[in-house]
Amino acid sequence: MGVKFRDIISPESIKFEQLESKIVALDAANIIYQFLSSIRQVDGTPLMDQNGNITSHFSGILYRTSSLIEKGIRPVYIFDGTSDILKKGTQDKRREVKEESQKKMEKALEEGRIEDARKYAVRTSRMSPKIVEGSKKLLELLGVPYIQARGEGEAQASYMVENGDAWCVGSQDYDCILFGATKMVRNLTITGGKSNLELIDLKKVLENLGITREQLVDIAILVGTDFNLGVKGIGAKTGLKLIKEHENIFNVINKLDIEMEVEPEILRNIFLKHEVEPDYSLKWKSPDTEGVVRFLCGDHDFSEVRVLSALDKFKKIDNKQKSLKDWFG
DNA sequence: CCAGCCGA
DNA sequence: TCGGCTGGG
Repeated sequence: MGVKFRDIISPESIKFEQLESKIVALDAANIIYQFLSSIRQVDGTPLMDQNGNITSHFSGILYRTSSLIEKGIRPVYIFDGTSDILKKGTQDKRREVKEESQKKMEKALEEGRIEDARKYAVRTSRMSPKIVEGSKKLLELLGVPYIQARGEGEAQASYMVENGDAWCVGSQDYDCILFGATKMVRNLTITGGKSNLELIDLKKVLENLGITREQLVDIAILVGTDFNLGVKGIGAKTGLKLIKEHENIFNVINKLDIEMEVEPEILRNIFLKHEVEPDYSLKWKSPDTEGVVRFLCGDHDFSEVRVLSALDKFKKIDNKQKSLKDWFG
């Protein structure tokens, strides 16, 4: 989901060349969820191996990672640790929606309404522990580093950017700038050579809006985040206006006599004082070709020709890159 | 979502 | 050579 900030943030359009040789911290949950919901057949069925295991995310990770590496980008995937207790509320609601969508999908499928079936199927996507474990296994075989966050993956990724260990966070959700990522990119996809890359620079965003990060967080709390519903009737634009007018969320609440379902101070702390994993290392290795083939083709029925040609993209860098030590430890 | 093919 | 479409597992 993420905070709905589109109305107050104008991203810069950039090209892939500007990401060359840069480290991009990818929000694994965000990216894998995208794969699970979009890599599907016409009727909405995800890709599966003969044993019925979902494989959409493997396809996504393989092709996305190889394309990024081919473009000279160094990806690192950041996985969520334990999520905040407050998030459980929104998670429960999502589970309900998913269960309902599952029923609607089955009915649509029975009645031959293919487009409807797909529509509902997309909403059933879930990040099970099995999906997470499989994704980590594949990344290990590909020689691409991943980091296990203590809390929110986006918070960890943002910390790494703030710390100078990564150039930007790659995610669709604006939440990373709340967590303090100085730079984030959206639409990190590569369809048909065309791209629609968006760069969001936190410093510029704050300058343009004429506010501080604390105030940006306050706006988010009014609008609604993954941790609270927000105030009915307040969107990004109204939120911005109110916070600029009254300086902070406490004044807004007092002046407008608003009741918050969660203490703003608690929400502020989630974004401003979160726990991170300070001990991590980033190392890219050559992919274990045999291992990848055994895993994807042997265990999960991928075509060997396709897998090998994706792995070829890792080698191109191998030849192009002068200082291999930067790349492969 | 991405790769590969096909027709213009 | 490129946009559109299909199949991938």
